[in-house]
Amino acid sequence: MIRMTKLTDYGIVLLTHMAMEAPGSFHTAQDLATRSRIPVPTASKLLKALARAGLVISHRGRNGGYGLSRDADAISVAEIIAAIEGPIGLTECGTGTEGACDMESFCAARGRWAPINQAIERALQDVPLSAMRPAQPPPQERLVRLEAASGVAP
Amino acid sequence: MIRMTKLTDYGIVLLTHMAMEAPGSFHTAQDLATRSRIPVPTASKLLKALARAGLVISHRGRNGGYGLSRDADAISVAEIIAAIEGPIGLTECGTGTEGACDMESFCAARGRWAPINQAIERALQDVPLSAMRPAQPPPQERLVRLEAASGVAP
DNA sequence: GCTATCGGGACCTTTTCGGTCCAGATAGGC
DNA sequence: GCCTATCTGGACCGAAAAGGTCCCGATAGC
Repeated sequence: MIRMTKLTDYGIVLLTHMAMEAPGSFHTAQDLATRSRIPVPTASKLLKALARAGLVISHRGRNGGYGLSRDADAISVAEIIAAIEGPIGLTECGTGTEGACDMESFCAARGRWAPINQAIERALQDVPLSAMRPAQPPPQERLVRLEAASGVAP
Repeated sequence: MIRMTKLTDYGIVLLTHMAMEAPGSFHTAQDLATRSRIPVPTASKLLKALARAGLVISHRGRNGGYGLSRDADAISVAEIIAAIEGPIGLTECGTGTEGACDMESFCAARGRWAPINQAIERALQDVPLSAMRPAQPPPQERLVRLEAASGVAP
């Protein structure tokens, strides 16, 4: 199966929880971990990575914590994945990393991957963080609307 | 990075080599492995998986070997990946495997993945095996055409 | 100063990946 | 009818990566 690591999944869940709170509010790693049911050290590690990538802002010291750096609409799932896992792509080929594959000179599929990688990245860029959040105002079942709004469904 | 395993990559290279030969021709695992620069036992394992999935046909005994079960245009990259890695999807969520995630009951992103998974699968279904082969008649540069044909770009 | 919090590591354990090998079944050639 | 090349199915193993823990230093409210 083509997949993200579980860490990335957790990262998205963490950000989703932040997106459910008031914009501009801050929350400790402890708090976010508890609410997401993710072990605290793991959540902490993820939040560090997200802060390094500029997706969240961190405040140290007492009453410190993490908060989204932008509106949830302006953060794409592609960015989140890239922040935790690195460049998006199914293979090393075509992600810009040269010489990553020692079979490059005689690979039958050489150069064929880039368009596929780009198509997938584009699909993920079109999904904002706000589309992942359950959207409390209408209490349940926004599934259908999400599908229509995500821009990736036909 | 979102990724396939190297095994799957090898599988596609193997099939690409088959697609470069005359339709209906058969090749031993040994032969395909040598041409693809893949260790023979590994290639053999992959070909078994592809045969089980019905993408290639196997003949045992002397003068046996493997051949494509259909035209290269009728085999999608999505099928190849599914044959080697299982169902396509970024997460377990939304791939039909129920109960795979023990956080399901309180996951903030529950149910939000299915549309994304489907978008990616669709992108891969739109790329036929024939698009991966170097396409000897026009010697180089079909890249642009592939990009236009993938059908997932916004 | 005290203490709660983030920052950047090192570290360990488990799983999975990538790869090897072998005994058996099948089928063509002699 | 035997021999041999080939696929089939499985067990097996080492290495790498994922997943998770812990610690110490820096920072900033109180």
